[in-house]
Amino acid sequence: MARPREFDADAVLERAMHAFWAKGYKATSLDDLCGVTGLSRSSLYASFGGKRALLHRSLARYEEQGIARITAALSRPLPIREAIAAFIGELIDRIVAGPGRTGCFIGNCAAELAGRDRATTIRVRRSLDRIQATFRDALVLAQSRGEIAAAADVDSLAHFLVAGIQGLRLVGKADPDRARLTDITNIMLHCFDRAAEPHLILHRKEET
Amino acid sequence: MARPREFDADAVLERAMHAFWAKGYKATSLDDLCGVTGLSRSSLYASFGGKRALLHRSLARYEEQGIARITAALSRPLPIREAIAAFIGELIDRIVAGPGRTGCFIGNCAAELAGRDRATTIRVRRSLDRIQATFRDALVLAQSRGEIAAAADVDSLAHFLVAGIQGLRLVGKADPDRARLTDITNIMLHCFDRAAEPHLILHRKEET
DNA sequence: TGTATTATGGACTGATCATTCTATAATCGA
DNA sequence: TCGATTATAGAATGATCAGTCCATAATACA
Repeated sequence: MARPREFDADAVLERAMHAFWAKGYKATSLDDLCGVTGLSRSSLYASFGGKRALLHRSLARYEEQGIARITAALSRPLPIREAIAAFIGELIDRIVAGPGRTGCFIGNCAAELAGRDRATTIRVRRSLDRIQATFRDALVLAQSRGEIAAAADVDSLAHFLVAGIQGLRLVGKADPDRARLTDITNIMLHCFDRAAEPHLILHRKEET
Repeated sequence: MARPREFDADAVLERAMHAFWAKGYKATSLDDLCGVTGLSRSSLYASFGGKRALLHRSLARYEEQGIARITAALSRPLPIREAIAAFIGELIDRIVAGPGRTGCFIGNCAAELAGRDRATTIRVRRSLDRIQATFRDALVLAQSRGEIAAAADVDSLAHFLVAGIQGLRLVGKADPDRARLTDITNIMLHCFDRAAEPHLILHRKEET
């Protein structure tokens, strides 16, 4: 062995992740990365292999944190619908509170690089798939508890939630308006309700 | 007067727009822009004022085309729900057909620049607002035709459609899978089944 | 203590970036 | 036809980019 590292790789990755998240891939320079991590170029390249590799490590880290966050939110002792509503509500809180309108790191990378950067596209797709699977698993569980109709298409529902949340976060990045985001969420949840219970029969009836 | 321009500003803008749309702002260089437009740097700067100004002109152009496209789609002699379904269906067709997974230009700019570039953020927000208003107007009309309950919140519905379509296009950029996108759309369209008609009373009933 | 090994700081590289500038070309009104 | 005006091509500019390299520092082990 020889000279030991002077930095914590985990902390470095966390800071690099936030830099990419806030500014995007192209707009984050190596000087930026050295600045936020405190590392020199040599150390960054020796330990992580370059800007692109650092992006992918950052994405992987973000994915893990996101999955953990979603899993925790969906594991709360609530009906799944309420757990999802609370999860999105907290998302909105963070969007509205600011200060950094960073959106979803995965969504940002999708917008910036998907279709032009094969490896990143695959990584983004895998991340979205894992998030979808996390929602789906929670929906399956809720289904077994009787909260969702047995015949409901939980896979589609999970895909819908992923896309809906991406849309919500993207719109929230351009316009972090609580009322607007809450309106969107309410209708999303109406869709959820309707899709989760496809066997309800509608009967028109005048309101009292 | 003096020497006349050798190019059609409209055609130049159209090409510049496609360049920004496909690659994003930062990743599109002036050499790229000169290349696709056929103009020299001098002409670009003299006529449009620089890269950033060209982006905003491109965004304005995209917005107009988008509004026109949506207006046309929603004006078809169909129930609004079917018109929207057809509109999104054609969107999916284009996403799946490829070849350039470009997503929505406005959404791309939101993801890349919103929160970091004040002028662009405002422009993106205004574009989203106009699109929302276009949907809302069509929903109001449909409401007057009795397709949507009088008390339905068409403003929220329009906001939801904007966000949902953004999410759909973003996910489609990373994973242009028809089945997935169709599933998402089908659940999105459930918003017309209940949120649009809040006065329907639901009665549980076993399926036969 | 000395040597092998790894980490680090920072200069260096060549490419590319957006923008400006200069020289030339093309048209107008007179 | 001539001078004023505008358009164009392309060179020049200085900043910044990602990535490399080398000298030096710090440790482990012998």
